[in-house]
Amino acid sequence: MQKSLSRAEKRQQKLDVILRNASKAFMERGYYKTSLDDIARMQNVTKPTLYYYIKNKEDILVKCEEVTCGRINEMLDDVMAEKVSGYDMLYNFITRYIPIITDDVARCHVRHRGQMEDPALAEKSIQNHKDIENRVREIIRRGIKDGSIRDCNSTILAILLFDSLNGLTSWYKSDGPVKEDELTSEVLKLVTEGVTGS
Amino acid sequence: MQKSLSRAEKRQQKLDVILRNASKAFMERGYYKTSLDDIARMQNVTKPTLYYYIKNKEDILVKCEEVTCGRINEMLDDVMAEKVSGYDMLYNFITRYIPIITDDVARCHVRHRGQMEDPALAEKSIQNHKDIENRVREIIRRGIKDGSIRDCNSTILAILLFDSLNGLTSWYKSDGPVKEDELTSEVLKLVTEGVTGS
DNA sequence: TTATAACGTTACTCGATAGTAACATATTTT
DNA sequence: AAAATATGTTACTATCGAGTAACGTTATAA
Repeated sequence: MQKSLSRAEKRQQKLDVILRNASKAFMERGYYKTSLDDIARMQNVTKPTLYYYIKNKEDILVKCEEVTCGRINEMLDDVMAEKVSGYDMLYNFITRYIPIITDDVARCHVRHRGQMEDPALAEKSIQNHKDIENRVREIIRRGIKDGSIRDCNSTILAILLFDSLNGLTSWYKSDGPVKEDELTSEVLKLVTEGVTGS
Repeated sequence: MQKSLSRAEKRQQKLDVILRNASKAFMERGYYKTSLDDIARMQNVTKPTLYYYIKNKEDILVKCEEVTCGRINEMLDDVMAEKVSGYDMLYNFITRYIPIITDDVARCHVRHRGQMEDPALAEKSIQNHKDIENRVREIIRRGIKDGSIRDCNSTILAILLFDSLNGLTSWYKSDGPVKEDELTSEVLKLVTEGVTGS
């Protein structure tokens, strides 16, 4: 039991707990139906304590977004650095995107993306997502160029892909009947081959 | 200028206008950021007047759902009555689902489905959607049986399909750069053939 | 023409909750 | 040990908005 975590580390850990608990509550009851008192109670603290870690209620959404987009972009850096076909890149992206997006904080971010009341924050949030979408479009374009992906409208494909993947967040439960492996492989098969029968 | 609309007709028309205006506002600003005063103002009436047409704020969501699910189910009755392959049925469903779902009232329903505060209403809303999803799964199963659709997990496919289609509601604008025809054909090609290149 | 129901208004109540002020305690650092 | 800072509390303010009461006014029907 080492207690020798620095203050900054403990602080960070507590913030993480707040984000996780808040995300969970927002996903179950919705942002507006969840009060800061509710969230505080989940940590066994009182509401003003939260303000030591967050600027205001909206800031929780902003921080969930920072964490999630950070993870996705790191993953994309990694995936796009490999010297493989566009199709393989897309395949790797999907495979690695699913476990990232089925986390509570990520689900919370997806559900509330671009919905901040402060217009500047909302704008930034939308831009964050567009940036990620653009990177995926770049993958698709490479695939079309090298012939590994069918010639299609990369914008529409990217959007449809994100819609299905992000849609997972509203129904997929890691403890539910569908296993993550099966889910990933069904998604990949659908994206790859479509539905057409033999 | 015939003024001879029955009371019931005029009443229905006014309700429709309320639903359209409310849906639009809910989609732009969100449900909780839109007050009943805001909605009333859009009709040039005052808040209490709304209560002549709706039971309460939530009832707007319920009524949007009734209208939309009604339309979808009628369409499904129609599509499923035809004597064609499962694949063709799915194709027809998608083609006809897109124009239905890109209407403001339908978009409002999709975005708020299952989010009523009254648990009984929320439950019913979720059930309504499950019923529709089950009918589409039935189409998919028929397609798998007759060989026109690849053998796959019909549940996951139905969900992924609805995710992409319903996802349209959050970005597709009928006056935007993407034409409905192009959208429909890209969606169909993706669902049919997947992304794989030649 | 009068009675009744439909439709609308103004002016209020009442609860919820985000955010804050002021104060208490623990923990580091000097 | 004393000073400074981090972390927490209780008790409050202030606002917003859903829903309602009470009261006109218009249109239909007897």
